Amino acid sequence: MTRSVVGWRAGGRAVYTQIAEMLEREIRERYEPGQMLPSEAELAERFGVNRHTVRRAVEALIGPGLVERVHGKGTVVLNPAIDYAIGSATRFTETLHSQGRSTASRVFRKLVIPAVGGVARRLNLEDGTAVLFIETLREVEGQPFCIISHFLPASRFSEVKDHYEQGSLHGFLKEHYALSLRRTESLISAVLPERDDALRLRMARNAPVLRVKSLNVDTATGEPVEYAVTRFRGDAAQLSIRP
Amino acid sequence: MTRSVVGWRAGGRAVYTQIAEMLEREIRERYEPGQMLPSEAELAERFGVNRHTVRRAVEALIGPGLVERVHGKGTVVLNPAIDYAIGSATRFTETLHSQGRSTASRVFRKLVIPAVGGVARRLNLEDGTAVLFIETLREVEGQPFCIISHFLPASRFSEVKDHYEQGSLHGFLKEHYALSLRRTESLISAVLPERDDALRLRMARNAPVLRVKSLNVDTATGEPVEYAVTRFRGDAAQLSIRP
DNA sequence: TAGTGGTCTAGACCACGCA
DNA sequence: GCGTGGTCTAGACCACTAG
Repeated sequence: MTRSVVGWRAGGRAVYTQIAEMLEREIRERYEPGQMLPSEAELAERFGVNRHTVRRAVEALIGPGLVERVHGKGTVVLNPAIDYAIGSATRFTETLHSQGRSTASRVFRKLVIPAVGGVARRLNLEDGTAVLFIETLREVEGQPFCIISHFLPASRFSEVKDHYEQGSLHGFLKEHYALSLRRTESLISAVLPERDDALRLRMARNAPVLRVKSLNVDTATGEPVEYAVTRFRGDAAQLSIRP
Repeated sequence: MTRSVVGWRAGGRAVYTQIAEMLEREIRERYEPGQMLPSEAELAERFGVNRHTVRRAVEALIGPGLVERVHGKGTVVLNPAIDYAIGSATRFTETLHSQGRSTASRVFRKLVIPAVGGVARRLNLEDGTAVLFIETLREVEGQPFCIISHFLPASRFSEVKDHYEQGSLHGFLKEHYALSLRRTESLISAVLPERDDALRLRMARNAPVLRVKSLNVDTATGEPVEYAVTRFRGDAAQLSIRP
């Protein structure tokens, strides 16, 4: 029953692979995040293949996190600009020392939430105490590099909530509170990214993330001031530690 | 044409999911690494489903690295004892300080190879100079924890090649060469595991690994003595850094 | 209810590894 | 050449979402 329109078999490569590549190119060139792909039936007709074959092709785009299927709705484009090929050649080294003190970060979330679990414990607060929760995104050479979740006792830092918008958080604290911070603890681990982090970091969901949890205390009093969780793109970051 | 033997649909869950679970249980209980699964045709007949359905089930076991398909041969069991559920609750914290100095490591590879690239550069050797390449596996509470690749100048450490078998490499160096080592540099990154590492660490191939490259020099002379690359299971290890 | 993705069946042929 | 996995087609029905 094989009709195989013109030259599918030409390359000797699987049809679904070729379709996947065409779709990927189209998505990168013509789609914005959030847009819907044509339905599987439409794609099947357009490429002159069975619906199962386009399904297989679409599956190849799900792995790297390019699209996502939503049952009953359709296939939605996640992030056409994911850069697969940063590679270790262009890996940026981050000195643990300077981490969090950089200037090129942008705030994309700022809320007051109740402290729970590890956050409360590390900031030495009662469970449920209000903390200021700030999330910043940092880019390096135009590429997303890391996301930092900052937690600070809300009572003490109301001014941060109202006025900190970008730049270095530690710089802001120093300026407005005459605070000098000292890092007391860093915990480093390798994990897979949360969905939202993968999107913001423009990375695949099955690619690794380097996560650093760190606690900063007031140099003068020793009191905990900030707890931060940083997620670096695994393919872009490398931490350097020197004793 | 649906025959659906007895109660497949009972759970409301997909047939291929249920078959995948049954296969997984069987593999863990009755298979050794390297054994072949029955052919897809056999499995299809046994479960009373179409071959495509068992294929789908087997695909679910490929992702986590439980089995591997070999075109023309069959489906081979990789490592039935992979532990999916170590979770962060039982994450072990490794102090960067003690890393490599632990006692519970076992040598599984020991060769002399020519130094190239980063190895030669960091050990301050000419490209092509012979280096001793040792790989050790360390376990924590009976579970594989990390793999370390050690590189040492071969000319200086012939005795290591002949006599070091287990325990602490740094201890061995101290005993036999009266050497005391100092870590000068550590580079930490998050990556996906190499195939062999995944097998030895009994982990899924799509789960992250925490990789630490470190250089140790002779405390007395400052001469580079050992370059090491450590790969930790991401779900089991957490590095702790204290200034 | 119409349209979308999700699952399953049935059958065909291809590509690879091995004896 | 046989047996294995790899791909593709064809058609059916289910489950979910939204108007």
